[in-house]
Amino acid sequence: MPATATETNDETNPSTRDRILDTAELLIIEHGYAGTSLRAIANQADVNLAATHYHFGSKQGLIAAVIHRRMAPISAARLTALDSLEAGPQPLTIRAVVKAFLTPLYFDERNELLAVLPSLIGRVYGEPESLTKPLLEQEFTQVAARYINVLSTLLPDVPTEEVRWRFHFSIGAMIQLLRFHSPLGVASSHDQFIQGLDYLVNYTVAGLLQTNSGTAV
Amino acid sequence: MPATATETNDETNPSTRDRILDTAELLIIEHGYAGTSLRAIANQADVNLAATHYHFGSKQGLIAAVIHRRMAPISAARLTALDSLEAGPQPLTIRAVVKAFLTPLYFDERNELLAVLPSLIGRVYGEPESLTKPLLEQEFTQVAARYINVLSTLLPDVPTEEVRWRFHFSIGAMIQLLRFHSPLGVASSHDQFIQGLDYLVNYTVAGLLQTNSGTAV
DNA sequence: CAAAAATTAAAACAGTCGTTTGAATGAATA
DNA sequence: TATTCATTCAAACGACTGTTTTAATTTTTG
Repeated sequence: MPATATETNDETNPSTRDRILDTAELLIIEHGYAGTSLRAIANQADVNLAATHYHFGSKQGLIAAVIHRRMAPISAARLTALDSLEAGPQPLTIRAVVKAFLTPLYFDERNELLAVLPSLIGRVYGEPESLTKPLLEQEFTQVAARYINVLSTLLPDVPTEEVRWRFHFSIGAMIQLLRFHSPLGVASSHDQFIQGLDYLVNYTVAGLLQTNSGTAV
Repeated sequence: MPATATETNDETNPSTRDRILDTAELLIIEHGYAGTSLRAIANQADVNLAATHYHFGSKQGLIAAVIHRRMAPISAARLTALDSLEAGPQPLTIRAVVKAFLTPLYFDERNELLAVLPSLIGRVYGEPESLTKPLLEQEFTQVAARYINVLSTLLPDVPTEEVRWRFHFSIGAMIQLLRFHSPLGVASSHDQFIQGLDYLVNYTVAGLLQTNSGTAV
């Protein structure tokens, strides 16, 4: 048996287990969960097939580890970002909250742009709920509740339930950028993506706030 | 060989071919494309396994037919809705354009709420691009281009590329409602869903327009 | 009614799937 | 050094995959 797989992550050993996780991640991004076989993972990771079961117990266990490895830091960063915002001197703004929620998806703690993570989250979000729900909901529900609470205080005139919906749609817009790095007909370059990130913030802020300038829309 | 399968759709024969399409649709919604086997479809449709290949040639051909059957009327309705809006007496509004784009997803020509269609579109959108792209892009690109053009005339001060992004995000918000009929923590009832549809229109209109009331957001 | 075409049926094809087994290694401990 | 433990390996398990083939059946046509 592996030594409490999820916890013991020896710095000195970037081998089998991590190699499986890395290539599983890439293949799942490209072909989805059901479309990715353990043999394909083992081959591309230069690892024996049985190693996947040895380290993760089952295919379900493997994808659970793949997701958890990426989601855990994101959830933590999202909460601490909100903490420091609330502790800070400036008054809270919706824009700041949106950025606090969004930034951990795209940048690591050294503010460097993340490569595969966004694609993974986008892909996993698209998987059938029966697979995804037990893996995502547990971690995500708490974070979402916290953000909805904060947004509600910033939108005192909007019923909480409607805030929940607006947040729901904002997640949809974010997922859209995670999955397709640029809209149809726009070349997908690095700079385009960064600009899209900016547009995404503006879009979700407007959607969350919804204070149109009186024109009959 | 089947008699030009896609075209010849005898009104009098709601049998094999349609039964395959119907149950394939339901199973794909629940388990995704790769997660649905032709045998599972054949069994649940009370149809011989070989019938799937006889009528659709291959599994790819089957999902192509499943998607096309639903998307074709949507694309057509979206275009004619825009036509009659432009021919109408009233000036175009973003809200009207959004509704023209959104309504065919949820209501048929008799204004009755569609059941499985939204879930199918949401699910297919989540599939790996390698499968989805050739099936969706062909039909959708033209419709999207038309809508982006109209939106651009309604937003003369916004660069077309940014309009494209805003439309991109709007699609994401729509997909979110297609996939999850209610946000986390909100009970998913019929009435909730209808209300969510209203909120979705408001949200996307605000995101497309982005004329916030001067407050430093 | 007879001939032709379209459709359905049963069975097998060659692979691939996730999972398990048991022996061969490697590293750590005593 | 000897021994225990963790890890890797090759091989096979039964079940399931999309697809093809061949024959039986139904439906349409002349």
